[in-house]
Amino acid sequence: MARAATTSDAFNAVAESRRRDILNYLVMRERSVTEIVDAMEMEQPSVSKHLKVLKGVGLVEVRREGRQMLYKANAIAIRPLHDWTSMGEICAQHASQAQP
Amino acid sequence: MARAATTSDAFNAVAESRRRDILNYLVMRERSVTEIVDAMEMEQPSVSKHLKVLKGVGLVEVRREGRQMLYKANAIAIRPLHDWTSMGEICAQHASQAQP
DNA sequence: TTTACATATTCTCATATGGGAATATATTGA
DNA sequence: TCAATATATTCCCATATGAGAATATGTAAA
Repeated sequence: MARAATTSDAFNAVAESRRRDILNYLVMRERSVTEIVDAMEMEQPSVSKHLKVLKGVGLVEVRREGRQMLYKANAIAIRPLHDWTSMGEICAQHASQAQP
Repeated sequence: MARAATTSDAFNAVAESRRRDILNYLVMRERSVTEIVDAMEMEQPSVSKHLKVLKGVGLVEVRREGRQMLYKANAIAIRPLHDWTSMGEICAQHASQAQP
């Protein structure tokens, strides 16, 4: 069974530039896999696998509509990363506790 | 020769929880490698390699003092990551408009 | 010098992951 | 039921990386 997604998993997910591209593409509105494949220049299996990673850490959500799977970005899941990277701005204050 | 560090490199660097631990530890003040090794529970070679990665993307700075190398976090380098993850806040506003 | 200390690098091993081709699954329509 | 479409999964290959042991390099002290 899949263990719960950690902050490391989320950082790993966005560490891939292709996945950041996909996320950016999904911020405005939901898109089918085919739309994503056409927008990015990748094969469909690669896109599906990236989407699986993003979904695994909750960075995207998906619903089925007929034969299509419609993906969209899930903003809330980016919060922990945004918060952690705030460390730099408040560097004199307490550093947040490390998370596995 | 090393190519310029990219945003992906920076995300990759902080994707490792050990490196986030180290960064947190270096936010307060500079530390020697030995101090880091004692604080984290890792072997010295591993710490040195993590420091090399962090240094490669500019997330830490280092100066020599006698036999010791003193590392400290470089807050500025976290900015690109913080900025990128701000995408989430924009999307979150959309989400909260959609469902108050 | 010689010795001890502090850190970096090299080596090997195991594992993780991306890409793409081929294939499987699911849904719709004829 | 069969064919077409949309997506997911599996397989293989190449590459990247972390851990730790052993070793190398650099610096200070005796």
